[in-house]
Amino acid sequence: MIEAGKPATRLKSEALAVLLERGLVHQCTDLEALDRTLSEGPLTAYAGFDATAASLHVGHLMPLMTMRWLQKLGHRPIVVMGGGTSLIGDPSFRKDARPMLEERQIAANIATIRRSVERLVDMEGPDGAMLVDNAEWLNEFRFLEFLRDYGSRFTVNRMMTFDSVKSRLDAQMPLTVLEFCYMMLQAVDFLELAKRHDCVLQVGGSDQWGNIVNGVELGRRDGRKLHGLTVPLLTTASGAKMGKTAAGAVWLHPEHLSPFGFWQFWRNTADADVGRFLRLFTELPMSEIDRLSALQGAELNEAKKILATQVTAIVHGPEEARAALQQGDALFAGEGEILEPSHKLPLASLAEGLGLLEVVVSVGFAASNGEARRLVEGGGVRLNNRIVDDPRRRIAIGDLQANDRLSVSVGKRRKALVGFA
RNA sequence: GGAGGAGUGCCCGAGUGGCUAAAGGGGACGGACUGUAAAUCCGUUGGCUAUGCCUACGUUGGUUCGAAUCCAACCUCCUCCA
Repeated sequence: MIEAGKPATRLKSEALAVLLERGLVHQCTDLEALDRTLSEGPLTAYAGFDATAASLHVGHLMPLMTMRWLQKLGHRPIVVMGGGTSLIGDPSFRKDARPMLEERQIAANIATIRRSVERLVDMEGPDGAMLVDNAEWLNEFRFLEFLRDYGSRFTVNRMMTFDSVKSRLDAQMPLTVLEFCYMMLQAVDFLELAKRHDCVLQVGGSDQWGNIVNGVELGRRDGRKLHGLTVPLLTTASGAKMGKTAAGAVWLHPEHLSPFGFWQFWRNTADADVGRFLRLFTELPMSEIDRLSALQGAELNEAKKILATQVTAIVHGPEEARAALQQGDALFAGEGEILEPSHKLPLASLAEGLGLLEVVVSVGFAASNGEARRLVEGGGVRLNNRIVDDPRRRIAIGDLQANDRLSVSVGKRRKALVGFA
């Protein structure tokens, strides 16, 4: 195991040097061997993603950035969608086993996720990244066949030594057969990819270590040298798992979180995280990153804007990033306004006596009228930049600005422009 | 299979018949202060067509004027014994 950010010494491969320098490496099954393999020529690497949610979120960005770097340095990424494994459902939540997903839902998720993945890795051309679904092979197995071909290659003795298993048993917590077998499936994925596409490296989150190691060991029993690499867990400087905001997770897909909302998330990075995030989530040269993270006090805000704009450009494209930057400047530097309506409501609703609370809910700043009411009563809601503290307030034609627009904000950071038509 | 224990709001956790939409803490959000940061202080933290109504303390029934609290059955988990 190696420490993230630790200066790499005597590395032969550029790829590994970059990943280490960026802080994208947490653990590696055999660093020297991987370094050698990477330096010998292009290799194929994969990262797997669950298809249980409709969009990826910032937590998925680290493995994706790793794939992006690998591709940039001449290697070929494969992105594996867990279409097969998602059918079983994530077994680590044992309290209220959530309903297993319908195949149709999973297919829809995969389609959405694919759009985000395409932003990060280039899927075009014969050398482009591939996207495969593990249902392709997992769905084909029959139980006896699976036991014979793979069950014989795993020993319970070995599986018992994995932390994920051991900690559960030590704590006297139940571990279902399903969970126990889950790691076999991921190992099988790795071996299948090795056979089909000559894939020799798996990248995943640090919680995937055990699963990845299993795949590497299965490969060895099949006469293959496979490698595993984990990225660190994304946490804030205060130690909290990160990726949640008032609106929920920080999604990568624009339909789940607007590019401006995404930009805002990064703009609000804590001082202590700026340098680390620049390394992890942008492709700026290290010298530039060093300069930016050395800024002090309020000057660091410039670094945060650069961070936000760079990450947004990677995930949503340069156009969207530029627009978000302008938007942010307009909004927070002076009395700026949002330039384009972010939400639309029918003009006719005004005649019906549209309530302030309804507006706050409909732009997504509150989950219920009650929550909106509390925000209003607490002085957190502004209409056209004026605090409004009457929850019974109704919106009238006279409240609209030019072009029938109404600006609504909650707190300092959440602003929306509602267009009436 | 037997004996004992547990299941509370986003999370942890108090509560053993009415004063309980449920103490306390965490988290989250809003306000003040700031730099759209951190720290600190204050406030809020089930829903609604709102001085009332509805939903909620594992599930389903029951006792009672009244139940998170008592009873029964069931479900799940834990501990010990076989």
